[in-house]
Amino acid sequence: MDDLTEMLKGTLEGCVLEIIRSEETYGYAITRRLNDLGFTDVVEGTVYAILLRLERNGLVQVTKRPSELGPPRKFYALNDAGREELTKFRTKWEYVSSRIDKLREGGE
Amino acid sequence: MDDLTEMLKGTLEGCVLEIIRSEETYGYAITRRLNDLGFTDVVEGTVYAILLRLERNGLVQVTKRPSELGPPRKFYALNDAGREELTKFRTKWEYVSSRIDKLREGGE
DNA sequence: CGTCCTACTCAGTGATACTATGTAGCAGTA
DNA sequence: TACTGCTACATAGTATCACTGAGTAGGACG
Repeated sequence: MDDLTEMLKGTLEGCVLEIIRSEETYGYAITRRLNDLGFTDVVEGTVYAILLRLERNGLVQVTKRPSELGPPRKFYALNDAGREELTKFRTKWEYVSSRIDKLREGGE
Repeated sequence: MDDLTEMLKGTLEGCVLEIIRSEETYGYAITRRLNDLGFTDVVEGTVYAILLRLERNGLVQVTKRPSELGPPRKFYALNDAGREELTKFRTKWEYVSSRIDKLREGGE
């Protein structure tokens, strides 16, 4: 797939919120999950930047736990503000995608 | 609706391509069309910037025609490169949106 | 020791949409 | 004439976001 960078702006953070919602997890695993999902070009630096932003904005609860495979992991879980932010993201996504689909149908 | 700015990055240009495909038209009318569609915060300056970029990238054919209501209008039509770009946009959109939908279903 | 995978951080860059402002044509009206 | 409002296009500067590239570090395994 071509470069998706621009199209992911504003949505990649939402994807990370979705992943954290489905399971308390950490940056490295989130990156792997996104790659497996098809966002193959997303690298760790990008994900960690998003996670730091989520933390700075008070949307997640962070817990540091040791790992058997390397350095300690920072596990992320959504708090109330995070769940609210995810709801907002979903609403926006529905809004935008329904309109894009409508545009595409129009004037066939 | 909240601020859609970030989510429109990478997609607004595609929307403009869709509109031009459906009908040869001009900047002011494209802005109105986007507003009517639900992208109420999109303003002329944004659309004109996109149109200039499309022109610079050789994706459109431009024809200046007088208007009965004001200054002359610059009408835009897709050329072959523009149609190809639109196809690319649609492919990317399908790719991204299918994966976002999958994420949302996962771990309900 | 060296290599590899895991795991996190950060400074700098590039692309895109937005803000704010300016220019200008034409119509209606007072 | 003067004013207002809608049409129509353009552009310099800003903010945000994802990406690049580099660095730090722990543990396993040869």
